[in-house]
Amino acid sequence: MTINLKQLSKLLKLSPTTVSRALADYPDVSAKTRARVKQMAIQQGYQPNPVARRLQKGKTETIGIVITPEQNYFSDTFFIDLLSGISNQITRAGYELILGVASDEEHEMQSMRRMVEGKRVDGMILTLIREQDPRVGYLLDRDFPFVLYGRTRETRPYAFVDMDGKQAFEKACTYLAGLGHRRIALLNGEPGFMFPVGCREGYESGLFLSGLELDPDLIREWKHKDPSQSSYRWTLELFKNDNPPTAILFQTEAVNGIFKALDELDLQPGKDVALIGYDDLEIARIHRPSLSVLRPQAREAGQRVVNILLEVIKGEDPGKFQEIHQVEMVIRETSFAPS
Amino acid sequence: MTINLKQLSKLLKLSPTTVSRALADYPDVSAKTRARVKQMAIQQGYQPNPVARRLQKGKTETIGIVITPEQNYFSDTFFIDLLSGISNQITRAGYELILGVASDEEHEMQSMRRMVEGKRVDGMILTLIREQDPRVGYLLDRDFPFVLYGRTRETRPYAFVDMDGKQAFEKACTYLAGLGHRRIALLNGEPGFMFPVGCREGYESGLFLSGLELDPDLIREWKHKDPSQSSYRWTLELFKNDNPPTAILFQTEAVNGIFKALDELDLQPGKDVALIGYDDLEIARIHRPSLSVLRPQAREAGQRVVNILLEVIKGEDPGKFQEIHQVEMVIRETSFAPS
DNA sequence: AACATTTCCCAAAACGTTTTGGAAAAAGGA
DNA sequence: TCCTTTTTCCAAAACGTTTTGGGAAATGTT
Repeated sequence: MTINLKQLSKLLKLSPTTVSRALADYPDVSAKTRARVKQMAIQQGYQPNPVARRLQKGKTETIGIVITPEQNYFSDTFFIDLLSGISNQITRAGYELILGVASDEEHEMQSMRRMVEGKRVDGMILTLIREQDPRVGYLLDRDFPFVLYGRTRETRPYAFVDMDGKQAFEKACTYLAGLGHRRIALLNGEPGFMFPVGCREGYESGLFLSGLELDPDLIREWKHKDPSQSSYRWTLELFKNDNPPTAILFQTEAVNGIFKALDELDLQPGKDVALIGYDDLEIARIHRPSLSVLRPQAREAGQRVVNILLEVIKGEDPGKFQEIHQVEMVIRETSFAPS
Repeated sequence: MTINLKQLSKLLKLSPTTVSRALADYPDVSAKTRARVKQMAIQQGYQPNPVARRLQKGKTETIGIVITPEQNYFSDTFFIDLLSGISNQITRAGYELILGVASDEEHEMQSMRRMVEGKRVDGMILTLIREQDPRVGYLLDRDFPFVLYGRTRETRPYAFVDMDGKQAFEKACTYLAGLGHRRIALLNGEPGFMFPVGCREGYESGLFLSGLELDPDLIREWKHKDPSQSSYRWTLELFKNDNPPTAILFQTEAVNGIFKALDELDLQPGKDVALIGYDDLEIARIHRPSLSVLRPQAREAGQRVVNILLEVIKGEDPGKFQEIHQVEMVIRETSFAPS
């Protein structure tokens, strides 16, 4: 069943060296024997033992990622899309993806250290990046290859693939302003994480470009722990305001709470209040009225993350790989021009 | 930074053999040197290279799992809970979890074969089991260790951890009947998968125990591809019926569509229609009225799956490990007694 | 024909562990 | 004291690859 190199070479009456080199397309083996070796390898179903190769090559051919369930990151297609792109590209490179699931920030670090210090991976992928992220400092300090999906506050150069949240929210904001909205609210992600910083910048910039005043009353954050609950309460509060908004920008994860609150307030999305969410989750397409969204290309980003990481592992300068991907806007039913 | 066994043994003026055996608590090394070795190992931050150990031991110390995004399995906390239990227990055993993400059924098999035939894992965990599941036959044929989360139609013995969907739906059904409901509908999962089979059995058994007639008009399936859409349409149809139900059993994944439809029909959940969902997703707790649910203990199940798989890898008879876990019912606001 | 070059192959070493099969030293028994 | 047993250690082999450093045979050059 599982033939190894020595057995295969015996079958071919060749040395293991030659067989190995034939399979790896070294030029110092004749075309004829190379063909003979490859054919026999296929016929016998030979696959080099990855563990042995890793030991010899001094590489694990493995990259690691740690996810945390409490930040309900898995809420929908977004993260699985990212993961799908990652896995896809890793497999193509003949690498392996090992997964850690950590219950909190401390275990997250612990899980990563196990991978890094235990020589279990050649590189790490980091997601859900915080403004001050100890993981990044840790990896930079020991010069260990990694790529961020996102960014953090760190002066040393490092590789990342980030979605242009700033541009996205600016675009959404100016779009709504262009339709005639004057009071646009922002329900932002949890502070401490890096992504909401860009969202806010984009929001403020969008207001400015449209000649609108910034009203701090229209900005609030929801919590990862319960996106729906916190956004629900906040939306209710928002409309107790003397001068309520006519549009809301937010992350789609929080949409259930917003819909619920609007329903109770007898306000119709897309008619009384315009909505644009970030992330094209299932609910956005399903809901009636359907939700206009900003749509990051998570799968493509995942693929880029891996390709970059492989370069960094090869020894390329991480500072060369800093990508900011554009985010497209999908106009559906919840963005309308106020009368 | 990364010291290896030879260097460590040189530091201790001992042979690598002795150091290795000391660290592994073999009895043929004196207590004194064992202590000395361990202390030095800690001081030097020595960790045995897992790749080298795997080669020597002839084990990968790795187990594999393949997930598919199209079946929106990641919809919420459920799968991440399962994964959390799995990862947790795997780490504790010093093993690794490698993850494959496959876009469809064919890639799913392909990804598994790569792991198995490429000698990349010692065992597999299978989820989302179909009634006829080629993966099970494949693994049984080559006597490769695996554990199912779920069950399939297969006569040969194999190890599984399954949730007692039958008992759960029977319990929910008799509970609703006990409250006085006479027309109870079932919105079941997609046919072809094994889980809905048990749900239906439990449903029918629950009706029977309560002395209620089975009405085929009250049973329908939703699709994995778009749980909300299919359940939405079906709920609308259901109430076009002459004799509509007063209660619905379903999988919580499909709840958005049901809520949406009931809303349009001006029917209040928990007042006009009783609802009990399977899986305690976030939406169930958040929604007002909150959703009564059947709650599987996914995390515990994940831990069991791993512990069993480790036994099977050790050579234990898989047939010994067939566990069916009870599912608890959480009564919230959507289950009420009809007037 | 003699030498230089290219082509093709291989033996041996190496990767870092664990296991095997002793051997020397210490302890115990007569 | 001498022999047996136990304790404590270790050299060498093994896991299955890839890489190193040639070497023999074939080809090319003069």
